[in-house]
Amino acid sequence: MPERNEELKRAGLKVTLPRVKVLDILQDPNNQHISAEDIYKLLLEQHDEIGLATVYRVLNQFDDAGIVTRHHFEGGKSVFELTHKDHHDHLVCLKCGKVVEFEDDVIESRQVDIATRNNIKLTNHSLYLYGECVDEIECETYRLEHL
Amino acid sequence: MPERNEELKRAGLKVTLPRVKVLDILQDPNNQHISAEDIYKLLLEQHDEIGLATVYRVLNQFDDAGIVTRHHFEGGKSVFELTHKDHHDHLVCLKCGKVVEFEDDVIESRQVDIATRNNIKLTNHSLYLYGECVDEIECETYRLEHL
DNA sequence: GACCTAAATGATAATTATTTTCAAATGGAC
DNA sequence: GTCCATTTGAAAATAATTATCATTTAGGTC
Repeated sequence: MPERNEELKRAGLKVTLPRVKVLDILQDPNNQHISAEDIYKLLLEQHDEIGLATVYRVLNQFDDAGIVTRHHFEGGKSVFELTHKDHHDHLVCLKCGKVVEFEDDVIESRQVDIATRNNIKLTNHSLYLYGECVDEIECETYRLEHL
Repeated sequence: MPERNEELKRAGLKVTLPRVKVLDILQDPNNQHISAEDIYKLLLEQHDEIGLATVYRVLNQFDDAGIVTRHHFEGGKSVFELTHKDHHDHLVCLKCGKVVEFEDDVIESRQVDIATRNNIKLTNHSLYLYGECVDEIECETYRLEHL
């Protein structure tokens, strides 16, 4: 637990209950790519009465500090994930909501080439692949488990 | 002008003034990647008193019909462009707002590979590259012209 | 450990982008 | 021209997120 407190201090943020609780939820492997609203609901379920505005505020601070990364998946609200050391992009099944992370060096380097060729210095990018699970049974099972 | 009327009819949409006017604006090469709000403003400027709700409605119908494609560029509202025959992605300068279209077959095919490898059938994707013009003068000039 | 102050929080109002509602207007088949 | 389903405009509703502001709290100081 000093671990996560250190992370907050390093970012110049006081170690407060809302920040610790939100960070805990984000660190649960079950909650990767979670929305502010869903974090708020989880907090209520575990009887931590933290306001929705505070959840948004904390997530923005974490984003500014680089602790989390924000994503805009198709047709919805923003979702957040703990920032990993290695960059990656996302592949999302639109039926069950499963998110697969991947990295592809060839795509990465081509992106830089394209930007350079157009006289623009690349600062960031967003790449989301959307599709449908080929295995329908598995897809439906996942969907039901994650509602 | 029968040209664009045909396009509407083909989509099963009546040829009405708002739809024709919005389509005209989208067809102006000056207005690629334009937001609903900006279309609404242009309509007011040319004294076509069309409601903002109608603009949104018409754009959604065009999107459903495949006449336009919707994009969510970083940090803002949706923008629309006439659907081209050839697929392409976008490179955006965050300082001046310039949008460059590009296509890259290598990136495209890698995306399909990645999805297939993960047992997902790719249905669509979004790839946006963000950066800053290397030529600052040109960038600022563009920015001022497009406000 | 009490004290102090800047920072953080919660509740609520405000904002932004977009959609819905519904009565009034209109396109186009006859 | 008549008629009716479709479309439109204005305004209210919604959804996601941010700002406001009075109250509380973390954490350094004595």
